[in-house]
Amino acid sequence: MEKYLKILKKCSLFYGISDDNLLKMLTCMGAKIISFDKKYTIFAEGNTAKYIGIMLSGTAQTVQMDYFGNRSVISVIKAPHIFGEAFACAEAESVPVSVIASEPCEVMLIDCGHILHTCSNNCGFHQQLIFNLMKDLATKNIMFHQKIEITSKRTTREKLLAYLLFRAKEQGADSFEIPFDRQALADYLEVDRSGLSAEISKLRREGILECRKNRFEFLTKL
Amino acid sequence: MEKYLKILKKCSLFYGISDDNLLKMLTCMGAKIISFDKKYTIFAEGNTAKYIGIMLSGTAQTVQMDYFGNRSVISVIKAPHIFGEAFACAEAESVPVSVIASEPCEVMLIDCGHILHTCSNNCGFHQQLIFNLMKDLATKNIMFHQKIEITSKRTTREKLLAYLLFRAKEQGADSFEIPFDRQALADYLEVDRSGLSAEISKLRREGILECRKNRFEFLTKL
DNA sequence: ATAAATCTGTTGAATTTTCAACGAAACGGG
DNA sequence: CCCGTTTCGTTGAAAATTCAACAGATTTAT
Repeated sequence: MEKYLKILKKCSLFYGISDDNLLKMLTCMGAKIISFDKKYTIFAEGNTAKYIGIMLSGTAQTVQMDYFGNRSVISVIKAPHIFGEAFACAEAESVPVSVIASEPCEVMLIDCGHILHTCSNNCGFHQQLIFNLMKDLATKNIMFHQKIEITSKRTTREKLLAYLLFRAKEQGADSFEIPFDRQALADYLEVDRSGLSAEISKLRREGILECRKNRFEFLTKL
Repeated sequence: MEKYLKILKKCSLFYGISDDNLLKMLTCMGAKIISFDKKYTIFAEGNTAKYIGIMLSGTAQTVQMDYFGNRSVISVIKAPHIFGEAFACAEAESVPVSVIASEPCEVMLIDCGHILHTCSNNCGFHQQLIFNLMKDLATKNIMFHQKIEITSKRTTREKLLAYLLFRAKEQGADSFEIPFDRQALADYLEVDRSGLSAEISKLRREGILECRKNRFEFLTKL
């Protein structure tokens, strides 16, 4: 287990827990490490979600089948990401996705029940673990909610402005940076890249904002 | 406190906790009940998120200001909804929204720290409470994620089919119901209602699906 | 420093969405 | 059963998005 300490410590789930306690805790919770070859199924659709997964090495994909069996890749999982936590915590009776190794990988599996139900001695680091898991879910909630708010606007211009206004407010400054290049921003906003570029140019010509690469600046009140 | 028992028991946060334990627990956690007149601020933007709110009666709105001070209503809160839980659990240093009473209302406030840090006697119902809160966040995560997946499709047709395929799969049947009328479905999919109606008609003419009010049925493999 | 690769802005045509308006159908009371 | 109200489907015109293609700018590797 020790050889995985370095990667485990990068995992938000274990924030603020000392090496010693982490190792003790993993044993106490019966954490298992399993290796999967390429194409092997880590979590199978339709099962109940019992385990939280932690990717230690390699890569996997979240795969979804629709009603007619059309397959689509929802997300890519690399170390040190955790996965399956929402389904496990929601006690989903049947998860709608599979997680499949896209290259050989090592995964730590922890029974979610062992996380949620603190052991009888009510140890402080176990509380920290619950706290971390809760924070992880809550943070994702906020991010999802913000994305929905932004992408629910109907036009590219509105989406872009909504996004930039969030970032400006967040950084509390007239001039601010965004963590995306044009293509990534277009993907986030769910619009066409060229249309996005055109809209940025238009806002520039109108004197509303200025931009150089990832740095934007509002010039006027809307 | 007893007079609010009926409404509190409807709150998912307290699922599976007996009346006795619930009342004891609320006292133990220092839950406060506060009344707000119309237009009063329950949570103010910019503060740290310390409390989880439970609406006991009346109505409030989640309000957001953008960088330039333009105000928009994000959501409406009625009993027995809880609110602020994501910000509190994520330990947001500064919440980006205000919650403002839109009619006189009564709100229960619980310090989130008192929920997350179990009391020294490690009582079982406190674990249940943590469990419920986690489940609430996780369930919302799954719902948000699904909505993002559906609305990230680019055309009305794709959005509609993605949504219907989810519902069909969920109900495991050729014929299935949806919980929306046309306008609500259009809002969920973030498309125009008339365009949605047109698309449904088109799918009908193409022999792909049949529908009568809220009941849909796929006729062919895509 | 140069070449290759990637990113970005522009354009115009084709497709799609939105918007407004209207009538038919469904619903709920009285 | 009739009437008022809401929901639903249709239509055509206006607006916006997507798509493909390309050239200039920027970055990376050698």
